[in-house]
Amino acid sequence: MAIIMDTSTPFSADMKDLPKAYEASNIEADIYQKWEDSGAFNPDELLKLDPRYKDAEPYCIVLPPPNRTGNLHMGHAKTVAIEDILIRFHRMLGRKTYWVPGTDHAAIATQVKVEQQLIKQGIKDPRRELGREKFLEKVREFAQGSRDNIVSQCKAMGGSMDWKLEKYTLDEQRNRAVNQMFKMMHEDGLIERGYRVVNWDPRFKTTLSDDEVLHKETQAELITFKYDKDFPIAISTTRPETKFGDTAVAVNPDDKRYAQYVGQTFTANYCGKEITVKVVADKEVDMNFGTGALGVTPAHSMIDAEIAERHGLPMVQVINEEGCMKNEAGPEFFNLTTIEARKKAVQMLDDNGLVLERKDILQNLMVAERGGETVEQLPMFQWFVRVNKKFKLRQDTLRKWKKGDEATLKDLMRHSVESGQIRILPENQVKIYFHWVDNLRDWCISRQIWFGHQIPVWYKLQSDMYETYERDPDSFARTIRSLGNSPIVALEKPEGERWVQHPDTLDTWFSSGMWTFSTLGWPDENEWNKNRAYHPTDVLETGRDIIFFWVARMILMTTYALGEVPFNDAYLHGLVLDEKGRKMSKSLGNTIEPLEMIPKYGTDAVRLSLVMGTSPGMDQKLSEDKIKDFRNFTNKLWNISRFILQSTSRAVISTEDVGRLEKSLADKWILSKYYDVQNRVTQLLEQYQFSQAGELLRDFTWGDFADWYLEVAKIEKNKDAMLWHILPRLLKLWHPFMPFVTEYIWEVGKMGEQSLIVSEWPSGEMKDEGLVKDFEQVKNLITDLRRLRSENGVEPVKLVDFAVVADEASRRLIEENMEVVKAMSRAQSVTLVESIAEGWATAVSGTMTIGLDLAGAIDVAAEKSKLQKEIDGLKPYIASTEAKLQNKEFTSKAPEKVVAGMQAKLDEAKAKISALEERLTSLK
RNA sequence: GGACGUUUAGCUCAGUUGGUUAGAGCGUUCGAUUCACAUUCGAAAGGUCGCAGGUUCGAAUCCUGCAACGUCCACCA
Repeated sequence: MAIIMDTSTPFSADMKDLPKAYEASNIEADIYQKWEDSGAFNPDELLKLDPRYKDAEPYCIVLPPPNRTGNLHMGHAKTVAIEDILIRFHRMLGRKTYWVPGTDHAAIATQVKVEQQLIKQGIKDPRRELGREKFLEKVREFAQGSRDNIVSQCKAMGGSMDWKLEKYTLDEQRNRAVNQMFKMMHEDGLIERGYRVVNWDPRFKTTLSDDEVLHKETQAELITFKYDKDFPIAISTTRPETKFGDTAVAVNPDDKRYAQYVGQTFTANYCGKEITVKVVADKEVDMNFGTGALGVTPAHSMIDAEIAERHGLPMVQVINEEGCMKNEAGPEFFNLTTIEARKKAVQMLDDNGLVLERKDILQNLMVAERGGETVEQLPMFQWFVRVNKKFKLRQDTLRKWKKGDEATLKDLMRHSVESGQIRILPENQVKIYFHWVDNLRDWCISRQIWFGHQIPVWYKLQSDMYETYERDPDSFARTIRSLGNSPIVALEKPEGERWVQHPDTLDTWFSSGMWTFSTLGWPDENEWNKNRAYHPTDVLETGRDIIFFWVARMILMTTYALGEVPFNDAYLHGLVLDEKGRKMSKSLGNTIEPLEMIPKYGTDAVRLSLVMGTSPGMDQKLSEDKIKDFRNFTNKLWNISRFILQSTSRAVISTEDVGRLEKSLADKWILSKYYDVQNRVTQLLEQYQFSQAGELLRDFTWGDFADWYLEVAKIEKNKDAMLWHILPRLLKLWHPFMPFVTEYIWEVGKMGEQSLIVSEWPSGEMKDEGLVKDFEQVKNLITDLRRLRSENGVEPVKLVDFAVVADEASRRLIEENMEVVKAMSRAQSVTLVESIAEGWATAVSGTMTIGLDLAGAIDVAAEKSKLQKEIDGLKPYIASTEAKLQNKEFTSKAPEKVVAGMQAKLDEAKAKISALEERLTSLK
């Protein structure tokens, strides 16, 4: 038998010194450094560490690039924890793992943050005062600082990604990818410049996509009025200041009240300004709301713009980019803010007796996701990705379309998931995804902020205009926005005079949408070819709150550019909330900071607290207490290992050899349990059931292994081979969850030539259910003996005498395990008898009756009532089970296994009740 | 307005395709400290599985309705 026993204990000197409590903060940085230096994080250097990675199948995850807006919060920590589990698990399974790290410039979020900081520092209008280049310098400086924080925090979390391969959504290579994508989409007619109503943030002077606008419920006044006294129809609005831009009144085609006016055009004097209004019939109008007539303002409402398009109505813009009234609202209103104009208009209408009704309603106000300012809808020239336009595919796509076939971007997004080429987990997110895709409108991708990829479009300027540009780039930016379609445009930077790049930048999601393949080198041929095998990536793991922003747009970009999906699985985890279930936020002051928790409780504890006690896709509540509980477990694992390292000699023993070893019942039991847990954990990890896998492991480690087997080992002795068979394997199973403590123990115990991180995931089987049952019976007996002591107030340390009445099989079992039973129940003697002597306390344990010698100090009345209570508790169960078993419908329809199991339980209960009754009568 | 989710022990949550008397951790109560670990060990108490119907031999689990809470989406001007 090939057991290598090391009796010289070469490291016993170190072992004696192992501290009683595991001190995470002393070792984590060193361990991480060792991993990093070893090359284990790098997919190519893995081959040098172990030949088994040579022709290994790739396994790739891209890290959702954290925004360079500051520090990582618990949500990021959760992302790193889960992805690191996946990566470490697959690395140990022998996959060539590539975890692509990087950060996101997060255009608007970062710029807003820096702008606010500068304002706090006393710079009133930072953009204007600093100018584009100086301002951008400040943003870049901040972004760099954030990046450094992010990297060190990912490392602190134990993330095993290779930072030498770090990418950035705003670096040069990503810029080439962005430009290439823009050019392709432009050529295919999918990107176009158009004059449309967009979401406009008047404070930061930029457009926003639909997803960057939130709806906040607000109190508003709905007023019902007529434009002037001659106008025949009354309408309702909460925004009278926009009504200068009305070009129609829309009514439902079935509305008889207004049928006579449909088709007519009226001129009205609205608050001193002449407006021309046509009455149109449109089925979108709700007859039952307000007066049933809707004032149509095409320039300041996307919905009205759609109505206007259907009826060929003109667009009159009355609010400008500052959020103030334009000349078109008349001289009296010119330059008023919208709020001032609203008040004034209501006043004027009131003065002229035109208001029919005023009432307060709740309304959804559009506000910016970042900054929280009111968002206006304004018409302007912007760039759009057209999601509903058919285009000719550049390659075979999604195993459905051939090169040259026609499809829309929406078709691609839908088919990716519908065909099962992307599996979205948990499944309930699929519906949400489809709903979003089906309702998606053209995506406005141009932003007027400065931090981001500049739109890759160049204009040839006339000399006078070029002078303006040189003198004042900002004013040029405004000019270019108001220009119609500019005459000379290039999609790559031309050589030559007076070519100027478009001053606008791209929506940040345009670049992050390409993250899975731009990070792998696309469109640079060499690098992309080298990394081709990693795409589609295996799994995209991220918070469920960014499915629209990011997940969906990655699907759009990738299927378009490559004809394949960006990832096979999308696993969306829930949000990390505070202990009351509220979102963690700085303003509420309820955040739990990873960087405070890690030094206090250790990274492993933080990781466990983010993974355990959760289920896929569900939000979780986190508290410091929870982290503390897992710190305790970390320490438990440490002490289990410390005990084994200090009290045994190292042994290396294979699964085959341990099978041939001479073993006690407890040995066979723990092996059978271990292998079962090992294989179930493997399966659960493959199914993304991290919590269940972890809990199974914890129950085994703390319960079966520590509380039972190690205690048995102290009694039965000579367990070196057994313990050294199980412990290293157990550390391996734990490694993805708690990499630091496991690697440290592995190292201290010299458990392998290589680090745990690149060790092989354990496999093999060993099952013996019969033996497991036998040991469970012994366990139950011990527990029952302990309970008998405890119930009778006998101190745990006091040695006592027990007696057991048992059948033949149980007697043999007890005799064979007598040492264990005695030691673990703190017994001086355990005697097998025909009946329990008078004056002893008794209880029934399964089919056995057990007795405890109280030296006559037994309270007979209490004993009797205890027995009676137990009998009474059992009776209804027996009655109902008997009834079930007599029911032919049940016995004929239920599976045999269920019926047999029930019968066995019933027999057991009957045996127990007769034992109890016997004891009761003997007490009389 | 639409969609999704949650409701199981005091708290946080498990509960696989319906199947034997519903589980865990924390907390609580009682007891224990030289012998790996008090960041520990032993023992116990605690639940008519949100409510009302239905399907079934059998429901925490499937169906219908209702309620409470939460999240997302949406143009009631």
